Amino acid sequence: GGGGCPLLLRFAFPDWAYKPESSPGSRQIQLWHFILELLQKEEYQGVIAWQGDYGEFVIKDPDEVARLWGIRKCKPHMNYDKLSRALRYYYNKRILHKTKGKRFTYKFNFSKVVLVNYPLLEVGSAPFLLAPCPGGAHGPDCPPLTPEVLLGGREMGGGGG
DNA sequence: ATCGGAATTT
DNA sequence: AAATTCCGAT
Repeated sequence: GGGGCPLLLRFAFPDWAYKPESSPGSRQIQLWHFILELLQKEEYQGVIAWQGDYGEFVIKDPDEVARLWGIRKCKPHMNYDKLSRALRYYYNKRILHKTKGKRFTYKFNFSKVVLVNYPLLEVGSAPFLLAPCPGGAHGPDCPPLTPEVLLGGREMGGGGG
């Protein structure tokens, strides 16, 4: 099954990043997942990279990031104006905020350094993959890599509450 | 460049 | 619900 969109990209990311598009309340990969994917890969250092404070990153080539995002979502008319609008929707969700005074610079609201030794992730240049798990990547104290863990126990989808 | 409302799409 | 499209204001 599945739509006919891009099959070119399969990153080492866990299942929650790829919920089936047809299931209720689910969608394709979210923009902030995609941003993390790019940040994780050294080949995109010239396009987007960690820079400055912890969790802070700069979009060095806005047009290129928008182009890549457009490819992923099959939106050939994607541009930075539209991509950045989607990023701004993350402000109220507390996923991102803008670093004021720094051009094209945003910051993830990571609450803690909790991402550790995850077997599916290339550690690479990500500054939040630092603390080792007490019992190793599969130990009892090593949290699973979920959006809640990533952003600090926040519920990502609405629902009752 | 950055922001955020509004309508629309998915 | 998340994103896309469009756009006036700062």
